[in-house]
Amino acid sequence: MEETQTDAPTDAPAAAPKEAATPVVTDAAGKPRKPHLYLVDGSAYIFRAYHRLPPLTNPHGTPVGAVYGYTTMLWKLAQDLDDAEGPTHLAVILDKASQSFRHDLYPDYKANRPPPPEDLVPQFPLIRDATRAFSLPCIEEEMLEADDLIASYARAATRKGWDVTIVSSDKDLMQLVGRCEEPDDGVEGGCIDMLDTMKNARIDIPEVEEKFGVRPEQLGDVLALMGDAVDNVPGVRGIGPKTASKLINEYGTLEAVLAAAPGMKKSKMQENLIEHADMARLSRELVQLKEDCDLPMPLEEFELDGIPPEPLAEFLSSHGFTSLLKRLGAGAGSPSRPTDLNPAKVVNGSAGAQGTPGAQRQPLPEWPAVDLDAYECVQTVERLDAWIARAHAAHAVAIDTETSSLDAMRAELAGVSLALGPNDACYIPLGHGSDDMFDEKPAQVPMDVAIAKLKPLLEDDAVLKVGQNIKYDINVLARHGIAMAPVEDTMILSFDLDAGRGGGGIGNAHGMDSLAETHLGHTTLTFKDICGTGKKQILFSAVPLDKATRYAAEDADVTWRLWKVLRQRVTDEGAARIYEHVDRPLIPVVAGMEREGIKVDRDRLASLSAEFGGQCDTLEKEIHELAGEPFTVGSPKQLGDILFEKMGYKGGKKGKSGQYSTDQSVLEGLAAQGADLAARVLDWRQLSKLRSTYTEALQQAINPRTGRVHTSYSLVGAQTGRLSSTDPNLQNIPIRSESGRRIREAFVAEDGHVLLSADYSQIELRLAAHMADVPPLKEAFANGEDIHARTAREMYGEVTRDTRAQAKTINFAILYGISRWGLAGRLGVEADEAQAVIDRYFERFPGIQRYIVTTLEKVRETGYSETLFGRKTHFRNINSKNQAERQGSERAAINAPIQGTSADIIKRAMVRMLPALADAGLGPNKDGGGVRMLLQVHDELVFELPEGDVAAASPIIERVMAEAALPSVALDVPLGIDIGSGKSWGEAH
DNA sequence: TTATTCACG
DNA sequence: GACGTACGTGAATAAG
Repeated sequence: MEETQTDAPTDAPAAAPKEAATPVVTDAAGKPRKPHLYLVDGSAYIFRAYHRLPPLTNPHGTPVGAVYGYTTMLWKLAQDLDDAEGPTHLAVILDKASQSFRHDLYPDYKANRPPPPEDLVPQFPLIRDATRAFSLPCIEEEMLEADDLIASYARAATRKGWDVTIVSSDKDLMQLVGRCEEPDDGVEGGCIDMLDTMKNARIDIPEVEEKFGVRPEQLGDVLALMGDAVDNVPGVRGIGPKTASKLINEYGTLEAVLAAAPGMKKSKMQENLIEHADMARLSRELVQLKEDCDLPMPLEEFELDGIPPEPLAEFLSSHGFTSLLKRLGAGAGSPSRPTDLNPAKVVNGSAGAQGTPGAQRQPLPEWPAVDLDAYECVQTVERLDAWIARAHAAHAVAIDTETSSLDAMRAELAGVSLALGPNDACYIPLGHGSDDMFDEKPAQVPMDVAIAKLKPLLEDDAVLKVGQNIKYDINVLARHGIAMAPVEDTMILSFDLDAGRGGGGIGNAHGMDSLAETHLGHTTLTFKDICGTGKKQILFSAVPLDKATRYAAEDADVTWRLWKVLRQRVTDEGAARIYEHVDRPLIPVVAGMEREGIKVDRDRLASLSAEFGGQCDTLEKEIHELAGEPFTVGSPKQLGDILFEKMGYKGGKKGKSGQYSTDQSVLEGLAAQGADLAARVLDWRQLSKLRSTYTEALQQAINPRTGRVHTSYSLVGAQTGRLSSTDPNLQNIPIRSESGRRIREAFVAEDGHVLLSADYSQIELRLAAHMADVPPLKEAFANGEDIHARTAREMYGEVTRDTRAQAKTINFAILYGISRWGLAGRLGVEADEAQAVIDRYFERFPGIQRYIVTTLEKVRETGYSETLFGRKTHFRNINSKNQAERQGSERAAINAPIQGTSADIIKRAMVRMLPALADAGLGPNKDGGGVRMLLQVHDELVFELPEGDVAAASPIIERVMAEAALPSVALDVPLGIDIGSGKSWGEAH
C-alpha cells in the first residue's frame, strides 16, 4: 500500500526543483498548483508512536522507537509532494512544555495527565532534531498549545485560498474539518481536512459525523458536554459522547441544551445538566481553539523546496536507522513500516468493524448485558472454520482453555472458548464425554483436527490472543504443539493498575470473578456452580455441553470485555510502561521456565526423608519423657500447656486466641535458660518441617510425564511486583541450616550438564543507597567494600564483630521500615537504646531519613508508591485512623519501592536473557544443548546448561543481569552478580 | 476455614 | 493509654 513510487529522479525522499522561491508553486510537470499546507501535530504523534512501536534503542542506548515512527511519517509525507493531494508547504507544530492560557481559565486543566513515560522523555528533543534533519520548519510558542497554533495557521492559509491538511487524529482539531473560506479577492477558497497517518485515513466531514454524530462546527459543543478525562476538561458528569451528540442534535447548541434542561424529563442526566451548567460553559471555553494567534513564521516560509540529503543522512545514521539510510542512498522508495507493530493497537482502531459499535472510548454503557444464551457450541468443522476466519479478521480474540486440572503441566484439554466481542463467543468442546465406552460421546470436532485448525490462528503475529492468566493457556496449548503469541493478560493488566487496591471483591483480587464484578458489574458463573466441590466435584470434560458452553464462553466473553476496559485504563493511567516493557514480555518467558522444570533426585529425597523421620521419632520419645507424658509435639496448644502450665516455665505470652506462643524466639529463650525440652522441640520442628514440606512433598511433585518438578509462578502474587511460586513453592527451598542445605543437593542437572546460579548481591541495599542518595554507601558499593563493615565504621568509628553485626541488623531494618521496638527486639536492647541507634543512623545517612519522609508523603497524598520503573503499589490503609493498621502500611510503603524496583530489574533481566544467550549461539536446542533458564528466586536465576558452556555463558548472564536497569534507569551504584555452578543447586552456591 | 509456625529472599 | 512491634511470600499442621 505504500508502493507509490515517485518518478522524481532524486536522492532524497522528495526533492522538488531546487530553485529560488517563487510565489507560484508548480507540480512535477511544471504546472501551477494550488498551495496545500500540511500542518503536522508533532507532539500528539510521538505519544501515539511511542505506544505503538517496539522499544527500539539507537547505538548510544537512547530509546528511539517513537523517533523512528516520527521519521518514517515525515518521510512518507515528503514523498507525497508530487501527489495531487500532497503538500506544497509543510510545518511541524509542537507543544511547548509549559502553561497555556487555558490554565488561567481552569487551574486543573490537564491536571490528570500522567507524566510522559521515562523512556519517551529523551525522545522529545530528538523530534526537533529529526525535523531539522528534514530541513522542515518546527514551530512552538510559549503559552500556546499546538492545537491553537495549528488552528491559527490553518485559518490564515484558507483565507489565502490554500488547502490545509492537519496531520493528527486529535478530536479537538476535528472542529476545523471542512472549514472553507471564500477569500476577498474572489480566488477559489481553501478547505481544511485531516490525515491520520497511522491509520492512513483522511478525516473529512463524513468521518467526523460518523465518529461524533454531529457536524464539525457542532463538535465543540459536544466536546464541552462530554468532557475529556485525559485533558481534565470537566464536561457534565454522566454524559459521554453518545448522550452529548444526541443532545446537540436535538437542541442544536450547547446553550440551547442548557436552556432546555429545566423542562426536560426528570432524570439523573437532567439534574446533572442543571447542576453542571457552569462546568459545561467552562468546558466550552477550554475546547475552543484559539484561531487568532500571532504567527511566529510567515506561511510562505513553509514551502517545500527539496530536502537536502546530507543532514538527513547524518541523522539517520547516528540513530542506526539503517533501512531508511539505505533507501536514501538508493534514491527513492518509500520507507517501510516497522514489521512488529503491536497488534493490539491495530485492533483498537478497527473494532467498530466487527459489529461492536462504539466499543472504543467508553465501552461500558454501550455493551449489552452478558447473555449466557447467546453463545454457540461449536461441534462441526464448518462452524470452527467460520469462527477462525472471523478471529483472523478481528485481529484480536479472547481465549480460555478448559481442562481437568489447575496444573498446566498435567491438565488434559477439555475444550477451548473464544470471544470476539460482547456476547460474541463460543465454546469448542474437544475432550467431553466420560471414558466409559458405553456412554455416548457428544458430537465434537476431533482433537487433532481442531488443534491443526487453531494452530495458525493462535500463532499468527497479526492476531492478538487475550486471556485471563494466559500463561496457563500458553502452557496447556504448548503441550499440543501450539506456541501461542502474541498475548495479553487481563489479570496482569489489573495487577499493573491496581496492585494493593484489593480489587473490591473477596478472594483473589485479580481473579476473573472479582474483576467482572468490579469493572463490568457482572456476576460470573463460578467453577463450583458447574463442577461442584469437594468429593462430588466432577471433571469439566464430564459437564454436559450446554452447561459447559455457558460457563466457558462466558469466561472468554468477560475476558474480552475486561481487556477493553483495562487496556484503555493502562494507557490512560500511565501503567503502559511497566506493562508493555516489563510484565507483558515476561509472560512467555515465565511460561517457558515452568515448562522446563527442574530435575530432582527422588532417591536422595527418599533417603533424606527416612533419615529425618528417624531423628524425629527419637526426639519425640525424648520430648515425651522430659514432659512426663505423651502429647502431640506438633500442637502448639498442647506444647504451650506443657511448658507453661505443667512445667511452670516463665515468660509465657498469650496471643489474642488465649494460647501461649511457642514460636522459635520463645523456645530459644527457654532453651537458653536450660530447658532441654524446648531445645529438643526446636530440633524436632526443624526436621519435621524439612520432611513434610520438602523431602516428602517434592517427591510427590515430580511430574510422571517429564520426570521433573514444574512449579507455577504467579505474576500477580506479591503486591510489590515480585513473583511468587506455588505447587510446589521452589522459592523457599532450605539453605540457611545445614540439614536444610542438603535438600538443595537433591536439585540436580541432567547428565553432562550443570546447574548455574547467578544472584544479585545485596541488591536491595544497593537500590536503597541509590534511591535515598547515600554517598558513603554508594562509594562503598562502587569500591566493592563490605557494606555492613562500612556502615559500622560510619556509625561507630570502628569495625568489630559486634559493630558489624549491629550495622547489618540496622541496614536490613531500614529496608523494612523500622520501629524502635522492632529494632530493640532484634538487637536485644531497650527501646530507648534502639532509638539512639536509629538517630545515629539517620545522622550519618540523612538521605535515608529524607527518603522515608518523602516516600510517605507521596503515598499519603496519592495512595500509592512507585518503583524506579513506574510500578505502582497502592496502600489502602496509609491514612487509616487505626494506628497499627496505618503504621503497618507505612512500613510496607517504605519497603515497596525498593523491593519492587529489585523485582523490576530481575524481570527485565529475564526478558532479555534468552535472546542474549541465543545471540551468542547458546540458545536451547533439541538435543538438550544450550542454556535453559529454570528458576527465579527473587534475586537469583538458576540455569541448566552443558558443562562445557559454563565459560561462554557466565559473562553473558552476568552482563544481562548487571545492565538490566539500562537504558531506562541509570543507577549510581553497580549491580554486583555472584555466579557459581555445579552438579546440584547446593553445589552451585 | 483459621491460626500458628517456619522455609525462603 | 492501648495498640503491637521488620518487608514480601507459600505450605503444612492442628484444631475449630
